[in-house]
Amino acid sequence: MTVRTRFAPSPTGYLHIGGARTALFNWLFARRHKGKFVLRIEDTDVARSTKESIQAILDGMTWLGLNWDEGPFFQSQMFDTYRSHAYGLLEKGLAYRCYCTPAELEERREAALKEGRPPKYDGRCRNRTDAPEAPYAIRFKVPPGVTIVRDVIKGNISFDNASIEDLVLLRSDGTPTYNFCVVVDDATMDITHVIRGDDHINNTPKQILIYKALGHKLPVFAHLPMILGQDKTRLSKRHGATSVMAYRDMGILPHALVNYLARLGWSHGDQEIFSRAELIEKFDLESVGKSSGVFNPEKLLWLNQHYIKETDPTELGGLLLPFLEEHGIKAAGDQRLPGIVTTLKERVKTLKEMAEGALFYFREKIVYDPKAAEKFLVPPSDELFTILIERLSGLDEFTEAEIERVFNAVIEEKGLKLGKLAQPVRVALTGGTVSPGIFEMMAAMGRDMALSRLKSAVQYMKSTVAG
RNA sequence: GGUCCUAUCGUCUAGAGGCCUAGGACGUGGCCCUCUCAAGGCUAAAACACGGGUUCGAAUCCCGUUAGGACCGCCA
Repeated sequence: MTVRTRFAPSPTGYLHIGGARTALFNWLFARRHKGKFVLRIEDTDVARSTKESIQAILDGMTWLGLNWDEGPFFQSQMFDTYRSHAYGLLEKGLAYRCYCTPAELEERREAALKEGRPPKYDGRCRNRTDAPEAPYAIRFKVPPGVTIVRDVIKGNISFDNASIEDLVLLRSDGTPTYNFCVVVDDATMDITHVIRGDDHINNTPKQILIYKALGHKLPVFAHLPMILGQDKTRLSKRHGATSVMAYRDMGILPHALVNYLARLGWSHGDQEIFSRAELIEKFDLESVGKSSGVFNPEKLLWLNQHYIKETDPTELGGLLLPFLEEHGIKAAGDQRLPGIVTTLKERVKTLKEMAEGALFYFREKIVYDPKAAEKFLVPPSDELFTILIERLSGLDEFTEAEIERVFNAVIEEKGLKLGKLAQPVRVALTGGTVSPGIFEMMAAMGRDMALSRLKSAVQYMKSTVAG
């Protein structure tokens, strides 16, 4: 039997971190077992579902590289199927018509709550024999007994059926409800492994009962622990960015997020870094933890930095383009890009940071940080720069090694420590005191820019001394 | 209120009764390297929620307590 998993989001918002991890684990499990990964959109709540959300979810999954083999299927297009299954159960006596109105139910619920009773449907329409000319919902007739959920992550969990109410399958307007659609779909789509958040555990016995009523074989259930925010409550907007796309916009690499999410709730010994292939090879439900975990952005950043260092400079240059664009810089054809990226990739945590660090390579004119200029763009830097300009102009090859030789020669002749020369040059070339190493940086920016900036600095010093 | 889940450093986790003086990673402190900032190397502090059992022996098994969390709709 081939493994079939599914991700079934409801399109009422963006793809968030929790959903992404659920999708990832389903995808990983399907890939691991050479099975199929199905995408199903649970849009039975027509009022809350939006086209934008559907697109956002698809975009998020695509960005993460979680490709699906079948779908997306839409529950809103399968209402007839649910309806016929509901009436099938009705005919078999496994469900019944309920004529209670929502208003009545609400009233009774409040009364029950007030008296401290569980707000459960009392089953008053269960044995009704009359059939009034009135709208009705179809309710499932929960049988007596005990239902055991066999969960590969949590173990066996047993529920007394008495605690489960006769849930509505079909609303009085004819639309199906969540718990019913899920079962009909998972059954008809031959889903073998239902991997989802553990907030669904309490729904599972209901669903198992429906599976049985429908005469379908049960899938394997695996309930993943929740992802929490720093304060240990369910991750939400107030914990900062929770949408997957927000991380893309921050300059997080998709695989960094994938690696991070995989390790949140799952582990493989002490290993932290996993390639996509390794994840597929090593992922297993048995090593998924039982307890919920706190989302830690710092660790994500660390992983991102790791993957930035690992990524090929040319590829990284391409990924950086949109972030430079945000600063009004169009660097698409710039041959220096891979070199520039190389000077930056060891010192940033995100692509956004990298773009910010790269600005000085592209600006027409740089602006000196006042404090830096005051401290470093002063004599004898003007003389030293003049010497540098002359020697650098004479270089056959403007490479990191050649530039370093020039610098070493100059400091030796003048009896200086490298820092005494490097810092002023850094200010002259970048405007500030923090940058990549000067030799690699000069090579990356190119001779023309390096020399013109040194000359500007000399001019600047002349003018300040004169003034 | 009812049902259910969970509990190892601040955080993610390893740990399947003796390999545990509890390991790794992020973060934090220190040192080294060094042209700035990083990166890198070394290093330090830091945890088995509590109480009872079971056992020769418990982080690991059982029970209870406590604390978190989820769910209880004609939402999904």
